Amino acid sequence: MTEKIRVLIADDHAVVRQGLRTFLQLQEDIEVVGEAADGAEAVRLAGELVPDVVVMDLVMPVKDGIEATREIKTLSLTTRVLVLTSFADDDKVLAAVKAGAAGYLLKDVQPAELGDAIRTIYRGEALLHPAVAGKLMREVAEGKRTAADPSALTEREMDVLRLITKGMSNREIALDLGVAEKTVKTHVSNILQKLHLADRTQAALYAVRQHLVDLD
Amino acid sequence: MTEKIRVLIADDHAVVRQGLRTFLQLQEDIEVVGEAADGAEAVRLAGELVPDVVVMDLVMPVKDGIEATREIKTLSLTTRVLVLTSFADDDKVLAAVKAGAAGYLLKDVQPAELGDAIRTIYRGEALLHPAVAGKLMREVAEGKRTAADPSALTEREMDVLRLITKGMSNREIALDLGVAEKTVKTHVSNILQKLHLADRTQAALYAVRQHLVDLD
DNA sequence: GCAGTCCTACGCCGCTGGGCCGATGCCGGG
DNA sequence: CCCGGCATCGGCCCAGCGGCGTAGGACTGC
Repeated sequence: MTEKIRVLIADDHAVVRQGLRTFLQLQEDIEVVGEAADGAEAVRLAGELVPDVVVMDLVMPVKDGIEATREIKTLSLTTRVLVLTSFADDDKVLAAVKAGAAGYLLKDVQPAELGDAIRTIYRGEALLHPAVAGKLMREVAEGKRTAADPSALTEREMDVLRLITKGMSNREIALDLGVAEKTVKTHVSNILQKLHLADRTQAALYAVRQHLVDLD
Repeated sequence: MTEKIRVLIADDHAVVRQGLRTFLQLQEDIEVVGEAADGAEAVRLAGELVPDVVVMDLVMPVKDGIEATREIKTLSLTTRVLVLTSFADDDKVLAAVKAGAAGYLLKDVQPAELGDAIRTIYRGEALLHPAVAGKLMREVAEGKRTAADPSALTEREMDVLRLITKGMSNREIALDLGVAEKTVKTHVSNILQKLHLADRTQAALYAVRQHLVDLD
């Protein structure tokens, strides 16, 4: 080999970053050129360092992995993003692929596989975790009739959704946001329509499962 | 030092295990004696290996970290459990401490701190992540007036709660269970009263956060 | 300037959700 | 044998929820 594969690690957990760095450094053809603790930092460092591969967690503060991936792909088309996360949600996979991720692995992969995955991605091949590949196929085959897309929510709607996941009523949300209860109801209706859900309980569960909100 | 601190790692993500092991091995006074990928395996290995410290994730398949901690403490009182997880839920911290955990760290700790934490735990001192220490204090100071106890729910009530977390309405739940809608409403009322909650949305969120149900 | 989007807000209305009181049958413990 | 918990339902009530239609003001892009 002539040049090492330059890798940027983006994960909000220092322990995970440390583990990935330590392990990847053991690979002779891989060089870790940087670490980012949130999505915004990942985008910034990707612009500076122009790595070959970004190993990206999806759940991160400031800016999530999906958005970070999207922005990185606008900065450099040659930089490939390998999503490494804990969740196999259909929508997350689809969103990640749409955003331009070249690979999607679950954190239960054997560390040895990770090295192979990075090399695969580097060669320009796509790569999907077996457990999510099937889901994606079905998704595409079904023509995405369940095209619920959280990114379609406006900021205000996200505010309302977050408060719904706190178990608050429309009135409480209205007080909290300083608007009329009717306004909140309008937002809630729009949320339910956009996500194809029946009521606020389903919305709360959807938000939690899709990790659109924190579990605190 | 005379003897190395014998550590058992319990986490369902191979990447995290690998990272922790690699890092901890670099500490001269620490020896990783085993890895477990789920709660049940953690309990079994803790019984076999009798480690000094178990680094335990809370979210694991088969048996969660709380239950595993409880069982390990019944096996060996000298084995100390250090909970290392992503969540700072008040209830989780409290539950972990009640189960016998000697320490509670969030995964955002610096790796270097982790070594110190293990040594602290080993010396028999308690250790709480700053972000959760305050919460726990408040919890205790308030005399746990929110003494909501999920174990107080009857089997049937758990059935109903599970279906609520599927986003089902009372009518749908009634059809599913083959009972009258009124019966379901009675169960729901009892659930809300026992858990000190206001409505089904809060109940659904409570169940998910307490991991009384799966996040499938 | 004008179309499009978003946030704001109103009224009307039907259905759901949950509280309160009461009732029945079953079953296990004292 | 009786008491208490549990599961099952009934009626009654009404506040909250969510759909539908409408609409003005702010801001953006063309």
